[in-house]
Amino acid sequence: MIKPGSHPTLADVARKAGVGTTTVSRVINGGHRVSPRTLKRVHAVIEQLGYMPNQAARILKGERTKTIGLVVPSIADPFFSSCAEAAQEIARAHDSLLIVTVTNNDPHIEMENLNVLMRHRTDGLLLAPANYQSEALAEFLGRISTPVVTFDRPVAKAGVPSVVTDNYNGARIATEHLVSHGYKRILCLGGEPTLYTLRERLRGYRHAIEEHGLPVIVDMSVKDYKSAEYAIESHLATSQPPEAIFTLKNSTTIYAFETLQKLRVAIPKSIALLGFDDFELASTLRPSISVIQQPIEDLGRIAAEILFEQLLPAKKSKYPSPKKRQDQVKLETRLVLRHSCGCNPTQEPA
Amino acid sequence: MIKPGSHPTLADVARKAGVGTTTVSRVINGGHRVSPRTLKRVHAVIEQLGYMPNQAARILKGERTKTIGLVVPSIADPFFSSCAEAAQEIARAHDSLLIVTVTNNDPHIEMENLNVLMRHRTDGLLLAPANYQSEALAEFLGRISTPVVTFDRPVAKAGVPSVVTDNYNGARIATEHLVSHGYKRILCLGGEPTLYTLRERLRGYRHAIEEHGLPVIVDMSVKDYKSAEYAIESHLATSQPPEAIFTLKNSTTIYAFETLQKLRVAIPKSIALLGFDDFELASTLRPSISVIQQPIEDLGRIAAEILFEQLLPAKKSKYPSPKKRQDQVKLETRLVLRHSCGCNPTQEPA
DNA sequence: GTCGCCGATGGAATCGTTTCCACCTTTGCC
DNA sequence: GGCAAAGGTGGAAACGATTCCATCGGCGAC
Repeated sequence: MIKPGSHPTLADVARKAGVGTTTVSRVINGGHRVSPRTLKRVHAVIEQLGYMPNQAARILKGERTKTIGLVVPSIADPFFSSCAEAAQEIARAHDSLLIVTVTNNDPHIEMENLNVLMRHRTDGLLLAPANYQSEALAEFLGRISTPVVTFDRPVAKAGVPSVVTDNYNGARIATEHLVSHGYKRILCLGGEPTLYTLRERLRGYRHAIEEHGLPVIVDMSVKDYKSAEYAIESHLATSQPPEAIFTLKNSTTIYAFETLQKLRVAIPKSIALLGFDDFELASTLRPSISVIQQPIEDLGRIAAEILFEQLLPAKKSKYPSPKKRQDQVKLETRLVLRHSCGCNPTQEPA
Repeated sequence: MIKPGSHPTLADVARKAGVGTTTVSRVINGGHRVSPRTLKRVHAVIEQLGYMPNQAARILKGERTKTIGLVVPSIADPFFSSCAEAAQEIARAHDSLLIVTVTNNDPHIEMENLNVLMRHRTDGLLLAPANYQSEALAEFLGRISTPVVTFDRPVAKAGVPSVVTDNYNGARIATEHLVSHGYKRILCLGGEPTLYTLRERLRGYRHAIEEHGLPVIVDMSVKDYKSAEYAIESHLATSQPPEAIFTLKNSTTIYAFETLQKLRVAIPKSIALLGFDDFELASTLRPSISVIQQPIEDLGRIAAEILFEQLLPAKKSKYPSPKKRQDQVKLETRLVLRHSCGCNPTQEPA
C-alpha cells in the first residue's frame, strides 16, 4: 500500500509493474538492457504513480548530488546576480542545481555557509570570498575534498583555481586614458580598501600615474553618498583641485556623478569622470559615463565551466585527480568611451 | 580504516571514540542524554576527523531536506534578485538553503526545473510562474504534496497562496495622478501583454481613465528600445499627440526616457512621464523619474515566511495540514513623486 | 535488602536507491 | 544439434544517518 502524501518508491513501481527493482532502476537510468515491452510497461506505471526518484537515496549510494554551491557577498548586487545567472545556466547544462548562499562579506557567515554546503555534499563550490587573506578559509579549502573555484576575488595561499577580472590592467588603462586627455591631477576615489579587487585597481592607477610622474591623489574614504560628497567637496576646495576623477567601483561612480551634478560642476568641462565597472544607465545619464567594463557574465560562466571540468574526469578515472590546477584565469576589461571623460564618441549603441 | 578523499562517517567517529553510533548521533543532535565526559570525547573526535553529517542519509530517514526551491524567470533581473536575496535570508533564518532555478519565462523549462526540484525533495517551493493560465502547472501544483507559494504572479486555479503587488491599484493611482495634473491624453505603454502583472496594471489604467471620461490610448507593442522608439514617434506624430506617458514596467520607462531624450522632447514640459516600478537611477536622471514603487524585498520575504509557516506545523501534528490556505497577500505600492510627471518635489533623499 | 526508576548507552532495523552477482532464456555459429 | 555468448531479469547487500527498544548500573524509598 502506498501511503498518501508520501512519495511512491522504486519498489512500489516494481511491484505494480510486476518486475524487480533492478529493472525499474535500469529503466529510469536510460532503459538500456531492458526489453522494449518491459520498458514500456514500467514507464506506464511510473507515469501513473507520478514516481520521482529520491535523489537522497542516490546520493547515499555515492552518486553525485547534482548540486553546486554558490557563495557570494550578495545576490541582490547586479554584479553577483549576473554571475549567478551565468553559473546557473552552466549548472543546468550539466543537469545540476545551483544553491545560492549570501555572506554579506562576513567571514563568519561565509564559513557557516560553507559548512552547511558541505553537509549537503555539493559536488563543487563557486566562491567569491569575503576576505583575500583569511587563513581560516585557506585552511578550510585545503582540507575539503570538494573542488572549489573562486571568482572575482581569489583567496591567498589556497591553491584553488580562480577567475578574475584583470583589475590592475583595467585601472591602468583607465588612468592612461585620462592622462592622454592631458589631465595632470587625477583623483582616485573609492572605499573598502581591504577588498582584493579595489586594491588591484588602486595598484593599476598608481602604476600609471607614477609612470607619468604625476601626483598620486587617493581617497579611499567613500562608503556612501554622504562620504562621497564630503570627499569630493574637500578635494575641490584645495588650491589645486583635481581635473579628473577615477572611481574604483560603480556605486562610487554614481555617488560622484550625483555630487558633481548637485554642485553644478560641469562634466567633463570642469572635471572629468571615469569609473571602473559599467552599470545599467551609464549611457543614459547626461553626460554619459565612460567606464571600464568587465566581462561579468564570463566570470560566472567560466568559473562554473572550470568547476565542472574538474568534476567530469572523476567519472573516468576513479582516483581523484591528483593535480588541483592552480591556474588563475584573468579576463580582460574593455574601455567604453562615452562623454564624461572628455571624449566625444560618434555613436553608441543603446 | 577511513578511505582518503572520502568523508568520515558517523560510524567512524563512534569507533574512534569507543562509543556506539547512537551516542554519536545524540551528540551531533544537541548532546542531550549523554554524559559530559562522553560528550566531550565525541566532540573531540568529530573535530579531529573533520566529520560532517551526511545530509542525504538524514533525508533518507525522513528528515527535512532543509532546502527550498526558488523558480524565477531570471535571476539577473534586479527585481527577482532582490526577491531572491530576501528569500535567502528567511531560508537561512530557518537553517535552510535556497536552490535557485531560472525559467527564462519558458513553461517547458519551468516544468523541468520543478521536476528536478521535486526529485531533490525540497521542503517547499517559491514560484514566479511563467504563465498565469497554465493548466499543466495548476495540475502539477495540485498533484505534489510539497507546499508552494507563488509571488509576483499567481497561477490561476491552483489553490496556492500567493504574494503579489497590488498592480491594479498602483496603476490606478498612477493614472489618477497624471489626470490630476490636467493631462487629458495619457498614453499607456508596455509590452508582453500576456504577463499577469502587466495585465493588472493595464486594467488599473483603463479603470481610472474611463472613470474620468478620457480617451484610452494603449500601445503594448514595446519589446525593446527600437520598438519603443517607433511606438513613441508614431504617437507623437498624430494630430492629437499624448500629453503624458504611463509606462507599465521599468525597462519600458527607460526606453521611453531615452527616446524622448533623443527626440529632444522636453520632460515634463512637452510630455510627462510616469513609470510603474522604481529603478536604481530614477532619481539621478534629469529630469528625475516619478514612479510607482513596489515593495520588492517584501514580496520575497513574505512569500518565504508564508512558506515556512506552512512547513513548521508539520512537526507538531504528523498529519499534513489539511487546509492549504489560498490566501492572496496583496502588497500596496507607493507613488514616488519626482520631476518627470510635472511635480516639483522639494527634496528627495538620494 | 530488594524494588523500581532513571540516566547513559548500544544493537539493529530502517529509509530508497544502485549494483554485484547469479540465473535463465534465446540466438548464432560450427 | 550442441554450446558459448549475449540479453533480460531479479535477489540482496550496501550507502550513512536516525531511532525503537533493550540493557545495565546506581540509588533513593519502602
